[in-house]
Amino acid sequence: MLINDLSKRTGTTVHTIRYYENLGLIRGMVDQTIKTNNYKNYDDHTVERLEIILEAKEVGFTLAEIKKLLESWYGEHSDRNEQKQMFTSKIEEIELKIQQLKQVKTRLQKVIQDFDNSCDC
Amino acid sequence: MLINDLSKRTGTTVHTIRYYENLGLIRGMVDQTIKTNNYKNYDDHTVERLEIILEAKEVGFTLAEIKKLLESWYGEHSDRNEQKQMFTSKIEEIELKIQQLKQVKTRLQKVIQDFDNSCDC
DNA sequence: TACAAGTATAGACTATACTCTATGCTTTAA
DNA sequence: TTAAAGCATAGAGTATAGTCTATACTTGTA
Repeated sequence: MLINDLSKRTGTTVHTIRYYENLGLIRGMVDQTIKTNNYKNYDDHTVERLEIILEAKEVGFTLAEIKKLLESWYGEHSDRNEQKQMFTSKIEEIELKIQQLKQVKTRLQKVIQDFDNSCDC
Repeated sequence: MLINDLSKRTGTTVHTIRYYENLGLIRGMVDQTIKTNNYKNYDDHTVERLEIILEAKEVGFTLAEIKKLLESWYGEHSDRNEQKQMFTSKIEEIELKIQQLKQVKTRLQKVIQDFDNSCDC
């Protein structure tokens, strides 16, 4: 598919997709048999990759972090133990973040309770 | 206490504190009895406020959102129901974020498992 | 009392993550 | 075939959240 389709399938603007591609987070392939243009083609694999990027971004990872994760994920090159270490430490980060969120949630719930208790209605 | 103490007590730089003060997230008080300077004084209340800011920021709230939360929290002015609504919707946001984090965590754990299973050691 | 350290304001600079504009070429549909 | 829509690259602009520098005044200590 071309960039416009990828954009529609993932709900990401063409601009943002190109931005990610420039950063090396995704990569489209130019069909070498076509000489008239250098349009990039994206496959379902790229759709999945982009979805992972959006998901990871949503929970607070930076694009730099996501790039490293994706490289470990799909790359064959790097050291297995190094990769495993990376994912393990990311999981720890996530667990910490979940704890923090629960803490903030409790705090906010308490505020609402206080509202109700001091309600002069 | 003066800004340097506040900085030390919260682990936030003087620059950042001033930045937050300019945004209206915290407010120091100038002692009107002292005519020689206009140094701002901060109390324990401000320390708590700053700690809340750091906590909320940590879990992904923007400074604009935090400002609104703090205004609802401490402010007497606004409508009770409006305030309650705001906190309730923030709690919902947090719950969603926790779910997303758990999802990403599961995904990462699966990657590590796959590493172990395909281990050629 | 001199001078280092602290305070205030204003504004410049940086990093991240977009977002938009300009330009030019290609494809597609009327 | 021509005009609109799509593609590519490059670079400018925006928003958020700092971070740093310059300047000037004040305070505290040797």
